[in-house]
Amino acid sequence: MAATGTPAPSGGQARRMQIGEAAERVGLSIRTIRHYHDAGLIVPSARSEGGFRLYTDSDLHRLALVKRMKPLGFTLEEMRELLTTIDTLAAEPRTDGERAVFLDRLAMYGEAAHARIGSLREQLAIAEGFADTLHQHLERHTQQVG
Amino acid sequence: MAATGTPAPSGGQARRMQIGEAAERVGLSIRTIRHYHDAGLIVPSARSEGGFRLYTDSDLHRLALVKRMKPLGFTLEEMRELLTTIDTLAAEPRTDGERAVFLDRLAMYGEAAHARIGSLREQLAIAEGFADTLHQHLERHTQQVG
DNA sequence: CGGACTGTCACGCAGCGTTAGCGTTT
DNA sequence: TAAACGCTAACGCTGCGTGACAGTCC
Repeated sequence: MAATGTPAPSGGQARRMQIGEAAERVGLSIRTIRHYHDAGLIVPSARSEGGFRLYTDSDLHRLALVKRMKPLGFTLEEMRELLTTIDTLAAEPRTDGERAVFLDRLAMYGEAAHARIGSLREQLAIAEGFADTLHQHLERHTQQVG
Repeated sequence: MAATGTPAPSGGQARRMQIGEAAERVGLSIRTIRHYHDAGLIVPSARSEGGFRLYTDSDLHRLALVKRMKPLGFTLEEMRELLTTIDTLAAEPRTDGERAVFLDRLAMYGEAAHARIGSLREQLAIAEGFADTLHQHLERHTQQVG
């Protein structure tokens, strides 16, 4: 199967925009979006005759989703899997067995997310502590001068 | 000048340990510590005759300091500068002018730290929001099955 | 037609992980 | 002496940034 195909176009004819507009809209660099393509994370719905990547709103949603995932520190590979997992679940029911598998995956990502949040909190605490230390240094040395 | 020389040994004869023990104590990998050396960030106080890096408690403190700095997202280069800045201030007073320069640097790092903390908070918020989204997906699909 | 936009290499960078092959310490 | 431990290359990996050079769009 092709890495991460966009699900069914929602309704009317999808607007197709080039990478530049897509980039501006989601707030990612063109280079980043191309990289996501190369990595098989988000494959544009189509190409122009000349070879330009064409993105739909659906693609934009995925890009936005990935942008939101980034702070969780997942690798592109992991995000790719999560995306396909979500898509698969959102699409057809398939076998009950398959559903179970994908639900499991989703749950695993949920746990991973919580773990990430935990370490983000730790990092924040450490960072704050360190900032304090810095300020103490500053005050100490400032006193002697002023 | 040698990148980041360890300041004066505090009191008695410093215990000198090899990289393995140092690594275990501060909770950094051997490879990381070697990398910090190569980068001129933390140069071991001495070498054995055979060429083994020998670290003192003072070195350990620096390693621990760097470990605490990491969550702030500074580059090794920046941390190196910050270390030397702190050392310089802690050591001799030098010229008033020099003091001012280094105090300025310290202040700049303080601001940078605050900025980092801000973005860490943002990331945390985004991460939490995303975790929520994941859980909603989970519940939605779980209902249909259970 | 021209200028903005996009395409594909392909190298660079941080921060280590990971062999590989070979000395050092104890 | 041998088991641990360490050393120096040197390549690998992730996630893009940054050209360079050429084709596409409007």
